[in-house]
Amino acid sequence: AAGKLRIFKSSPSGREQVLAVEGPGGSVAELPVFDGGPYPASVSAVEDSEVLFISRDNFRRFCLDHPEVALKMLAVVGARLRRLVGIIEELSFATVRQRLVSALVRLAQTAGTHTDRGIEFQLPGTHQDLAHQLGTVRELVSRNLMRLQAENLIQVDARSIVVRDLPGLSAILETSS
Amino acid sequence: AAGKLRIFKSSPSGREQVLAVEGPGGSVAELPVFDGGPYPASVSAVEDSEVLFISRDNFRRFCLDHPEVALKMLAVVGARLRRLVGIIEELSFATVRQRLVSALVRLAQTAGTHTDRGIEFQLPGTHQDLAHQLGTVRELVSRNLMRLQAENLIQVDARSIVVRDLPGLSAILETSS
DNA sequence: GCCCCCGCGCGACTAAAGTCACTGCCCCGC
DNA sequence: GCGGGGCAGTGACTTTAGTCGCGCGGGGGC
Repeated sequence: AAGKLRIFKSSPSGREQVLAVEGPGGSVAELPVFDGGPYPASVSAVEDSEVLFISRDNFRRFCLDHPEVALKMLAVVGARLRRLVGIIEELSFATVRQRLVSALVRLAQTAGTHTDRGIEFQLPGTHQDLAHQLGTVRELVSRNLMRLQAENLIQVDARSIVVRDLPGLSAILETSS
Repeated sequence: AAGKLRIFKSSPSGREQVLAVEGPGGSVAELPVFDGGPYPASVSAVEDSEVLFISRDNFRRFCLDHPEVALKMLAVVGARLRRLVGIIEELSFATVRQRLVSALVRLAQTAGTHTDRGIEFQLPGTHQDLAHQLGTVRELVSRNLMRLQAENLIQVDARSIVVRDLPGLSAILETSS
């Protein structure tokens, strides 16, 4: 209903991989409702949040009474499937550098404001958070940001990023090796 | 209805990542039916197969008439979600060696027969195929199989594998680094 | 105002992954 | 029997990822 939740998997050695971030209108922990199995991942609140609980029985009854809701639900989990496939694609085919660039481009497009120096936006969290989303470690995020800056593609100032050369950035996503 | 299909993502540079293998009773290409979007991945036949087609309209109508089918469908895509999360977990946290061992253990448990020398089974395809499932390349599969043999954990003979030390294998999955 | 903690930059290193090139083998068609 | 193609083993190498340790600096708590 309000706030922001982070769905993630964590490894015994303390690494984390973010699977999704859900805001108002999103849903978490639906899987056990669908198939009665265990929770596939963990959830934590990024901000103070307010969540609504629907029991397995109530949900199923409601779906049987209002079949169009079930169809809608299929579309919702379908979207989640797509995102997971995207994550898998990035993890198996893209380098950390490319994943980082991909995240930056996405941020620039969604949260960026055009200025005279380029597209400007703020990183949504610490480097550590970003590393978790990309499935890597803090140092690599830091290093790669510096490298991109050295290449004059972006300009970093604490958590604010200015994209100076969006086409140049996007080009990195194409390079096969 | 019959045969075996492979759902996978392929990269421009020729690498592949298998997302799922579906047999009789399974389904492929449901996502566009749910949300009207594009296909998230590719499918190819591993064996000669026979598939049934259900149109978007027919499926939706059928779900509205038989809401319990929609719920069943939710459970099916739920299972797929679980598998994808599992793949993501392995890709971000496990080494190639661990992923390989994990696959071997799974095969031993599902397709293995107990003999005096250990649990014996056949690899379902070429090393290349296995590499695609693990999200890596042929050479690493080959090398790691050899290494496991050198460590006396398994015995490799062409495509037949004998697991000599299942606990020893499983132990590899626990090591954090 | 002081201190402390956290986030970040960075260098040096290790280890894992992937690439390239080559060899040999086995099976199949002819 | 001969030749060719696909699959597997392997060595040498490069690149990328991840680890460890340290120093710096800013902001918040006291």
